[in-house]
Amino acid sequence: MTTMVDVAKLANVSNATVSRVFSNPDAVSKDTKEKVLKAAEELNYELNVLARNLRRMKTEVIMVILPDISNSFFSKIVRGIESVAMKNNYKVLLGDTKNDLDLEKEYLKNLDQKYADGVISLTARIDAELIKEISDKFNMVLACEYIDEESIPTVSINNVEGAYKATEHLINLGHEKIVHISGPEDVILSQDRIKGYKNALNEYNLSVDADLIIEGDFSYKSGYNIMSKLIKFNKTPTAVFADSDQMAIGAIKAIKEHGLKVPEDIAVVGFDNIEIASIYEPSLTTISQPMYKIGVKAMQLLLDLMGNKKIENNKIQLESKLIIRDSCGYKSR
Amino acid sequence: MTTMVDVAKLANVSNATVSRVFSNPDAVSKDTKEKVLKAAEELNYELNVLARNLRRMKTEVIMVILPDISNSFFSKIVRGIESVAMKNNYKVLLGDTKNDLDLEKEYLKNLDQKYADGVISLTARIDAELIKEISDKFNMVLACEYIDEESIPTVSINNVEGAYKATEHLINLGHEKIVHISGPEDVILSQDRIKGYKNALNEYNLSVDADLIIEGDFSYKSGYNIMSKLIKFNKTPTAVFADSDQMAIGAIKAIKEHGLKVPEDIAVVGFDNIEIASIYEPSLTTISQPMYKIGVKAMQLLLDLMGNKKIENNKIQLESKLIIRDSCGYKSR
DNA sequence: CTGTTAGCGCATTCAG
DNA sequence: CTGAATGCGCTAACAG
Repeated sequence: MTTMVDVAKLANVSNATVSRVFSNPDAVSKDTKEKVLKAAEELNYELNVLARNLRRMKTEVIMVILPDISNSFFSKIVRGIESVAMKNNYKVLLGDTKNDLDLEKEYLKNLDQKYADGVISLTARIDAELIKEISDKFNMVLACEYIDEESIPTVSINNVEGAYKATEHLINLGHEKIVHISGPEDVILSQDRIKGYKNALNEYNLSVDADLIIEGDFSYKSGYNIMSKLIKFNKTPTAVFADSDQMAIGAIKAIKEHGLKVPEDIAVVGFDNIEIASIYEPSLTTISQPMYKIGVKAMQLLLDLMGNKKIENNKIQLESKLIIRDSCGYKSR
Repeated sequence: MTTMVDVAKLANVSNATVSRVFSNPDAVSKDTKEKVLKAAEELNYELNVLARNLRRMKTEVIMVILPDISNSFFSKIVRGIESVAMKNNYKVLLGDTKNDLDLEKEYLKNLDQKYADGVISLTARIDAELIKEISDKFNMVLACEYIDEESIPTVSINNVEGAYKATEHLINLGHEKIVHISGPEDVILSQDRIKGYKNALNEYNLSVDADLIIEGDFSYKSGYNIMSKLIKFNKTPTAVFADSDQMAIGAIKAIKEHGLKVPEDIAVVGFDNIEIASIYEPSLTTISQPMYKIGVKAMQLLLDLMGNKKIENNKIQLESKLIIRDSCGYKSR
């Protein structure tokens, strides 16, 4: 293995100079720089990141913790994160929790070992205390999911508003019995969406029926199961608002299997606008989240945090949008 | 920051002993171990991975290079990799090339900097020379995609066989004019599948028409475009075999838009068996690849490689399977 | 602009 | 089983 010392010898300069050429080239004269670069080239020298990391006490690595990398909602966000990270010379370490709270905790706790300079978590289901504690001593930003804590930088959409828009859309289409298949209740985002759903009903003078709010887990399967049960027990609504496109599609599948039609018999709205939403048939009316942009913003926030920049606004809310497709039908005039 | 020295002082032992407690605990007596652990606990000591890495000249990190993390085919593989990596105390660094060859090259070349102990590449589109060169001096395994090179450990399915099965299925259903929407030609896997496709036709005494083999890029959109053109120019086949589920679904979308039906007018077979294949309507007949398992095997191979174990078989082929669903119809009897 | 020097925190010889 | 000593390869004062 060739080191800086070797290069320094060959180039007839000190190792400090070689170091400068690679970490602060502007501080070296053009001539010496060339000399050094030539020597490095000749020796096939490559900077040893390990040594640099120890010396600088940083890794140029950030970690992303998420519930499931094979879920396209999250992987799209990761893409946004990665693209910004790369431009800023950061590498991205993956922490897939497989929806396991213990794993989530483990990933977060191990951060002390300094294998990453910062973390972006797309899940925040372990106790808020612990999350707060970690964010106090470590550069951390939350994205998508969040907790009720002033101090932690967070990127998300306004979920109350998003759910409001979805519900309102169904109301405007003439629906009064609207089932809301929600996300897990221990996630604040689900609570916010329930709020938005209720707000819309209230606004339009429709009664809120607690039985119509049913807890799912975002998965295709839970949407399917919940809808199947509703139909089986003769509680078929005229409309469904699901907290994820996957649950919405699961619900549609169940509806179809029972010989009913979407949107003619039951209208369905999803959430997220993942790729399949536009491809599925019927194409899915949904609330779109700017996944890629969430990733980008989260990484930028983390970059600021790690650079000790002042963060003027640590709660970034991005726009969600109602995307109207075929799964709800259209207003008759 | 508390270091080993601090712990050593508090525990009244040498720092070497503290080090042993964390890296080779069996070499320390039970009593001292307890003493050290207690002191560490008291000081909230956390091992500094940076320093360990430099000293050991390894990172306990592996890198995964892939064309697109938001493509569920790849992210499923990553999940397999990650789960094995984690069990073995390796962390996973992500290298998303965005299908950009320059990025692929850059990721691969930078590996010299020692920020990872090994690499699994799910893409191998840059020149084979360079890949070979890198694999010579670095622990590397290829998965899914591969190159024609004896020495590089590779995990994949038998693509010739997979394509054969898909084509044979269509032939058995009575089709004679079968379009093959292939992957990019510079990828060996595409060439292998073309081989399989041709083999099947030959086997059943059907003529091979080069015009029926059309190059796509695995994307939904390319399937859509290719199929649209075929129909528009009156070259509508009775069956399509696409090299990815995404292209298959794109093709189906195009078929439907032209007022034709799947499978009644045109039968379609995909490849991969990604999640949407079973959810889409019509559900997709396809060749399934064991994505998760590919990841697992690839990581195990890399582990062997990094541990300098002898690798008896460096070309692992996993089983692909024909999954029959609705997109081809069923044999009439 | 360049060189000298010190040491980041740990793992590993080698003695004992 | 434990301790003393060394240095991994690099960066960052500091001085010139």
